[in-house]
Amino acid sequence: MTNTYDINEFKNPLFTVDSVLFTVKDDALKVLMVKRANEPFIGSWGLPGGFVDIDSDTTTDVTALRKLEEKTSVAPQYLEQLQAFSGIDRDPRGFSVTLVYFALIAAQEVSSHIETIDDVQWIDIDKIDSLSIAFDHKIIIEQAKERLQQKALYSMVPVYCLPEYFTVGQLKSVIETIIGKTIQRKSLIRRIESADMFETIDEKVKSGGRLAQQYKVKSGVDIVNFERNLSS
Amino acid sequence: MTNTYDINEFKNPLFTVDSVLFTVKDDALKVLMVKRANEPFIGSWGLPGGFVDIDSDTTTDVTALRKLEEKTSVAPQYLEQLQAFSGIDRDPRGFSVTLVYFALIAAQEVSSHIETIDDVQWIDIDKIDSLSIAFDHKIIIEQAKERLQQKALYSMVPVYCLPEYFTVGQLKSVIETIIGKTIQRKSLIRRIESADMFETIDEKVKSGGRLAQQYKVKSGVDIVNFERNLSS
DNA sequence: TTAATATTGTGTCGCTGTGACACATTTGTA
DNA sequence: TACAAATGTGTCACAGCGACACAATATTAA
Repeated sequence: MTNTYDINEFKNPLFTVDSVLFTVKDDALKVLMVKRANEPFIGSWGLPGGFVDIDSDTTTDVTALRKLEEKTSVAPQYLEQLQAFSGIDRDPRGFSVTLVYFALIAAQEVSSHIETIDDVQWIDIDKIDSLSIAFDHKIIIEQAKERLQQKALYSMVPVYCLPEYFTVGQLKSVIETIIGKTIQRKSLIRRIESADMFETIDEKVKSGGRLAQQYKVKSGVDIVNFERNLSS
Repeated sequence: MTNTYDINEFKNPLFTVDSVLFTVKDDALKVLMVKRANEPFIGSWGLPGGFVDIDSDTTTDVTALRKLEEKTSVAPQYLEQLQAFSGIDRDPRGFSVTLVYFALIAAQEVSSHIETIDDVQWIDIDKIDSLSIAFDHKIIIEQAKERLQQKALYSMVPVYCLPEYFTVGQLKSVIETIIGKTIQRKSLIRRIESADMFETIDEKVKSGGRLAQQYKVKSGVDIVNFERNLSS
């Protein structure tokens, strides 16, 4: 006997990594859901995720990205940790912990790939309630949505639901879809100009009316947090 | 062979729960640190925490509370998840994940108990840098501090560093210690009155000058988030 | 060619909440 | 009795968002 720690003294909980990948498509907030191929909850819709591969994943961030890329074939434009969900009851196999990530992507980046597969699908967030969802994923999605809505009020995260080049009108529309309220175009422009996070593109684009100024996110900048929330 | 999932297909990462318990004492922000009695990092200071007891802990919240109570003999007044930290390198025993909680308590609640033990100690947050700290706990503490500072700007969480009854002056002092800046007494009073989160106590208390109004948190209320940050 | 419509972009006023600061109030102390 | 120290109140300025009018520019229909 030594003073080294016995690694098997405690049974480890079941540990998984899941992601809530959002996008805005057809003026609705959507979540990427996967039809489960394994027990438990086989056949139900669940969040994309799985076990850490401790031989190749250097962090759980890598696990989340890997699992998302398996389903979408691309990396999300934004990824951050949401929260861990744990409990003795949430998985029939025993005490389990799932570390949940919260991700954003432009619909165009994945749509072509998704449409060829029928076990991966964008599901309208308002339709989640009426579906049979695996584990506690319904609650998880709800929490992720609330976090996204909060962030949309004081930051520019919603740009990551848009392609590289975007217009004020597109960003306004995405934000409004996320928070479920209309916002003032003027307020959004003020934020875009003060954030020092975007650069203007010379070439303008048609949009049903006057040509629209295009923007892109400056490379290497962090998300700016504003000191006030939008309200309306 | 069946279609049931083989629970041993993947090796599970090492999973622990740690907490960053803050308090404000002697006009300084302090963190509860524990002198490690086991390998690895035996003898170094580390965060209070440990493994989940999957036979008795119903969630990881319970694990965090249990571990904190082992060290302080009381439950913290505020507890929320901070973030999970993971990696192949952060623990010499292999890939590990620690789910970190962020907690607050009034110094008075624990001081008497702490002072009788020499392997548990309040450490000034500014002195952490110059100490030898286990694992990546130095980084974790830094992140927890940043979160606390942010929250102090738009919420009333700092009250959980105070005893049940407190004055505006005490709350002002605690907030200023946390964020490292002075704030306007007037702004704080406006927030206290508009938050509808506190009730006034009839009995006033002496404070070196005029008698001070006492407040307490209304029972059963949630933390209020304001729509603006304090700045100054 | 002209008018109607749609969308983008700008100018401006009001509102709210914070910062700043003066001043009154109340207690302890020299 | 005067002064210091802290609490509590009143008020003005400022920043940023909401609201809205209006100008600018492109498309479409008469």
